[in-house]
Amino acid sequence: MELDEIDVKLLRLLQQDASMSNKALSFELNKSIAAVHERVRKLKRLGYIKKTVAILDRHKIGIGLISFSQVFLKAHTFEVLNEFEKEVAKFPEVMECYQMAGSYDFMLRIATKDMDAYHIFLRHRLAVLPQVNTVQTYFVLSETKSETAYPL
Amino acid sequence: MELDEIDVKLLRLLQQDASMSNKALSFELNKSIAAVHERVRKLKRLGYIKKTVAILDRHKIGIGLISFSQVFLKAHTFEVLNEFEKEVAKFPEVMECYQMAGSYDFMLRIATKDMDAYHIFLRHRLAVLPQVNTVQTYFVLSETKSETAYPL
DNA sequence: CAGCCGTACCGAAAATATTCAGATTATGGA
DNA sequence: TCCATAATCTGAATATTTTCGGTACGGCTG
Repeated sequence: MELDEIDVKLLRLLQQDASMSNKALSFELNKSIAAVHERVRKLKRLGYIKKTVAILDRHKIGIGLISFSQVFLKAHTFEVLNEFEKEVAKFPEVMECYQMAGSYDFMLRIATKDMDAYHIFLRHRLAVLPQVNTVQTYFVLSETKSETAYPL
Repeated sequence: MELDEIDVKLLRLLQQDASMSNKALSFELNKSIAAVHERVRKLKRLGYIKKTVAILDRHKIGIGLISFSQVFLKAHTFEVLNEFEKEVAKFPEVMECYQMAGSYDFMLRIATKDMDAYHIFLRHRLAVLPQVNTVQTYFVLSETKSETAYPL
């Protein structure tokens, strides 16, 4: 299936604000409400739109520290990689986990209350995983830009 | 203002799925629809909920490559930092930009169609900024976990 | 070229959800 | 205890979402 210009516009709008009513969307796209509704439904059904979520103010909810941890594993066997991924996925502090090309194995984006909480997480949750060899962490001083919208 | 248990539950739910109706939420929280509505409205008004957005399937919309670029600047004066942040914020490929504590200055999360597109972006957009000294990029092999929800 | 199919579209009706206006019930001091 | 405040509820109004029947416009084929 191919997206036309209207679909792209629609996705662009919904990436910025998913709370727009079909009426507002229909106005932006010069289509009827029903047409817009049908398109959104289809984009969801076909998986272009995976979900819609609320974005919170992290400071307001007590998340004071974002850190990026580069993780080196002890081995790169299928099983070790799998097991590590499975364990890491369970940690709510780990918001993102990427396997990387290059010198280290994984990069994690970790959200904690503060440095103490990160320390505890590292010592008692992450570093104790048997697959982990070393962890190198960089801390975020400030978030200049933080988008969920992909360019399109 | 302090969040009570209901608020926290509510935020947790909306972080996972902001398309839930007030009716569905009221069922989960054992409150009336109006009570839930009032709470959501307040959480938005007070800025706990910044926005609600659609999360797309990046592969389906042609974003084949995610990369993390570590940027070293030529200087760390207020002006240089500011100018760099301002310019970078304009690039739609740069979804996130963090100023970092530690050895490098900024980390960018960059979304492009493929390696060619990244290359062009680097050469013609990023590396030509006068504030930039060097750029070191790591490429994502796979996204094991990708959450927008903060732990709470 | 006519007929047919599939797709996208529209307007209007039906089903849901949101919003609002009191009335009622906790909650937390004085 | 009593008051003031905030939170909640019910039920009605308003608005939005969803569905549905029908239309227009391709492309395809006999």
